[in-house]
Amino acid sequence: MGIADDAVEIRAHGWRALAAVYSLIETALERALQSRHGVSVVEYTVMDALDRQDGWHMRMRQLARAAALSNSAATRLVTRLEDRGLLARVLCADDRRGIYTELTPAGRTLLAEARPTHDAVLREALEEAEGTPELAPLVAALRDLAPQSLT
Amino acid sequence: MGIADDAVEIRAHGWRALAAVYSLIETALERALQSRHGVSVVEYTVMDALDRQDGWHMRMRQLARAAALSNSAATRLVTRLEDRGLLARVLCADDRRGIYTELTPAGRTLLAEARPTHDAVLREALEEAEGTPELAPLVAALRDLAPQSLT
DNA sequence: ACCATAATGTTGCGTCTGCAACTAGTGCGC
DNA sequence: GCGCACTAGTTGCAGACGCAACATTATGGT
Repeated sequence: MGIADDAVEIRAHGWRALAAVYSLIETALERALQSRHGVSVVEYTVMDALDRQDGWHMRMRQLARAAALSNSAATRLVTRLEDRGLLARVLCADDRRGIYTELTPAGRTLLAEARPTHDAVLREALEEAEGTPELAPLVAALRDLAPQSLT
Repeated sequence: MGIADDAVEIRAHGWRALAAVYSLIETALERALQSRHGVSVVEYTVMDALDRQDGWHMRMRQLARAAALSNSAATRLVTRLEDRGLLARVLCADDRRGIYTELTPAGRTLLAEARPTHDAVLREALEEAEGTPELAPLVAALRDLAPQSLT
């Protein structure tokens, strides 16, 4: 096997490990958040992103990017959360195509309740992944990715 | 912010980066494989896993694990591929609950055609992810995860 | 030998997703 | 000012998913 083939194999291997870890965490979070707080992972992700925006608005498009969703999925997700009173659509004056979204007080409350669950389950899931030899190196690498703000 | 809080933040940050990279690659692969070869990423993953099994059988359950799917999704996936003649169900004699699956010649042919696309798109997607400052460290870490067989 | 328990796949059901087509609004060139 | 290309968000549609309930087969205790 030549060097080029090795590179292909390494990439494929990394991708499989990435997908495995992702799916492990995703599933664990989904079950916990859904059963204990009635929100899905994407819903939590969106609410968290909104909350982390210095309490400011977010356009639908940004929101879709933050949660890695298509436009249509973002529309429907926001509609769901709006119907449940966790989120509000705010028309913005300067660009009448644009629609801002913001958390309602109820949304902030729910997020505050769900966050400990999220953090705990994430920790457990990572520990579990680290128990699998195939995945341990990736999990370890993940831990060394310090956000810039903390360095 | 205390040390414990830092740890929580680091995990959350790592998880967001992981999800972002995963979704980027997933989407790129999905579009390419779907449009050029008519298979989804999960379908490719399953066929690839089957092919890498030394040309041998695989049980539904293993297959579900390999692709990170639920049992029901695995059943339907195998049914889809079987209907298209890419895969065959094989009852196994020693455990009459179990069902083996194996690639048909047509399946192996399609896989051989799709693999170059998969590898090329994976490479491009990784390069693109590396262009995003937020994601670059994770991609770099991914590259250092050499499979044991190659070391 | 027999029954309770566990494991393997399959099916009904409700939900979520992406794509493509569409509407509404912006702004640039002229 | 007028059109034309572009962006933002919404909706119809068909496909895939997970969960829970089910049928079938294996296994372990007595």
